[in-house]
Amino acid sequence: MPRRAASAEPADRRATIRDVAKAAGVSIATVSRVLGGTYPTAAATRTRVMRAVRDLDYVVNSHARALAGISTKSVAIVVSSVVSPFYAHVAQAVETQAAQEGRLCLISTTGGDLRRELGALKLMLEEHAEAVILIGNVVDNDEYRRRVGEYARALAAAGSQLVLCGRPAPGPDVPAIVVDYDNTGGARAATGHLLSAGHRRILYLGHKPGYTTSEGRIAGYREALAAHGVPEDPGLVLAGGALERQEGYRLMRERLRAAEPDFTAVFAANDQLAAGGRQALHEHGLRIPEDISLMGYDDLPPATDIGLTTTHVPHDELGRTAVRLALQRDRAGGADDHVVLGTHVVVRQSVRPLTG
Amino acid sequence: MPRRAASAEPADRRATIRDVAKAAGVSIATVSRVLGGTYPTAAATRTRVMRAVRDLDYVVNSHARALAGISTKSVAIVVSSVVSPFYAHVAQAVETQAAQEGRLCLISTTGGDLRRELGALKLMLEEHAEAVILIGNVVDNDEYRRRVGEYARALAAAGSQLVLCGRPAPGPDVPAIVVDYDNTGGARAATGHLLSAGHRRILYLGHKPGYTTSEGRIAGYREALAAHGVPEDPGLVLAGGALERQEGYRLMRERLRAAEPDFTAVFAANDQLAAGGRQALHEHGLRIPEDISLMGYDDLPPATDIGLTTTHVPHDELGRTAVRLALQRDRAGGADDHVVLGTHVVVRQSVRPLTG
DNA sequence: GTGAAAGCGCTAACAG
DNA sequence: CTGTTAGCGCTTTCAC
Repeated sequence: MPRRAASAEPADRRATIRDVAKAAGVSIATVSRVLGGTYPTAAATRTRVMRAVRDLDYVVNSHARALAGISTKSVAIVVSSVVSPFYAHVAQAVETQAAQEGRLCLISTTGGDLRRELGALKLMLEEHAEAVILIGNVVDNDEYRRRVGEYARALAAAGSQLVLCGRPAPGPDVPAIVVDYDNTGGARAATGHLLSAGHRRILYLGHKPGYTTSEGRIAGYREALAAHGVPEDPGLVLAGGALERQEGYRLMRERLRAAEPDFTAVFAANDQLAAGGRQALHEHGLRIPEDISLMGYDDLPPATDIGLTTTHVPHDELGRTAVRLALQRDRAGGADDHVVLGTHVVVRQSVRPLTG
Repeated sequence: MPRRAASAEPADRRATIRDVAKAAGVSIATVSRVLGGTYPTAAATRTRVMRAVRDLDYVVNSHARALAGISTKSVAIVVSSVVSPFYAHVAQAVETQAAQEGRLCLISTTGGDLRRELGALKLMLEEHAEAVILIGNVVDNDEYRRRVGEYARALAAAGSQLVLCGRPAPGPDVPAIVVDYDNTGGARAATGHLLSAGHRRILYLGHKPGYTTSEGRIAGYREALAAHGVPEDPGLVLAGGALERQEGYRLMRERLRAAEPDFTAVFAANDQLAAGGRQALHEHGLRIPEDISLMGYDDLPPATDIGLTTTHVPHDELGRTAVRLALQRDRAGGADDHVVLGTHVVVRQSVRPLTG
């Protein structure tokens, strides 16, 4: 008798527990018990059942199992894109931690579209995801808070947990966990690093107004300037629409076209922008760090490649912590509902002291 | 009457269709029909039901729905890591295409561990994933073919479809779809590009023996040399253990330590290796492309940053095609079970003609 | 040890 | 147009 599996054609119907029971000459309850392994069964029966399982290529139906109360736990992650190194790193950490805790990882990307975000949330809710982790940069306004409040409550009502990762907390009464990192502190330290090297005219490359990470980072920049008694020159802030390499290149090129540099250092809102800005500087004949010092933010792949001094963001810890906190249900009422992880400057070769 | 959602505490139990029916004063069938929208219902009833749905924060249970026959379709993707740009790009494309076709995307990373791969497969099988897409570089041997054959048959028996993306076909009788790209052709073209520029001593950086993409790429390198009548010097092949930046750096540094370069160009097995090799060359005082020409493979983020001439791999198309073929069930028996996508050289600034 | 039977939440005939 | 009812595949009492 050939195994069904030996046929290359798709089976018309998946084998069910009943098929196994029939093939093994036992009841379905016995099959369930053998498979569950949580109940004493006679060795002979067990053997017969396992043989039937193999013969029929039987695999439990997780939906049926879920309905009966034993669900495959899963953690969902909603992100605008996995191509972005930032999200990829956090997503990887989430997946790894979830797997370690025996959970499946559902993923959905939104491309930054709010409708798709909502759709993803709804889907994850239907799928009974134990936790839904929302990652990334957003505009923090009333609309956002209202929307996230809705998500959080809907999830809570369904026994699930919303986690905001690198996003602002929507308000005190919203049942969400927040795992964030210190954008402002990191930017303050980064800017401080440049200031300590003697730089006073520091171009801020790639501010994206309204977005929380951007606002947090530029706030740190401003704080550092203020702390060093350096007046802020609004002309030194280059606002852009995207936090990407291309944008950094474009902004810097336009700036250099308009006038010779009136700055000695550049602080880019992230490493990708720094990489783009760097290229424009090079094309303009400016060397880094000899002519211009450059700092990035994130400490992601492009940084090592271009020897970029930058600020390390704990992507891995961000993802792992998000999962850990979400699954640790016995949290004593909000004790650690809001975690902020630290960042630190990573010195490479793109900054040098200003001499003269 | 406050909405249940207004409470920050998790509900003891999710609202079911029965709760909604009771609240709306109708039968569960009516609720189902209103929600399904596939059946005529009185406007007044619809309003009452929808109100109850909102009041109770009701969300259908996709497991129950799946059991009853209407399943949320999903596509699973199994990959060793999403941090690797190659996988991230393909994964992104898979997710996007899946979402476009109304499917949820399950993701599992294995870290290259075969046990985790098997576990992931089993899980996806239990979850009734419509298709399981396996991505990436592997060793092609009997063990691999046996294993993948098992996967494919188990999935087929469950009415699911195995797709191998950038992996070799395991054999003729295995019910799997293969979506691959032309490693050898791309490497032949890349090497040809260097040869046409007059280079004869071309270092191959980062060969990982046994792995299919590596073997495919080095085969193209050899073919191109042969076609140009250049004898292959085994001493010009640097074998490594990882296809990563660090490894490229390490290999190149050791090579340069041992002896001054006896090559005029470098062909790296991928862009990351190229980026690492480039750094080692720079540290040794060698300029690119003035002193040494450099080619990569993949055309992924590091390539633009470092102006790398490389070979473009259609990651996006790879992922989209994988999903499309998997879902297109009416394939006429293997007509397009094996697709090979093309690659092409992308010229940037890291190669220059050899003069003198 | 094992079997029979009652659900889990939902959809889809089948009656009204 | 709406209600009743029979499963979907599984786990888990409750009997034997």
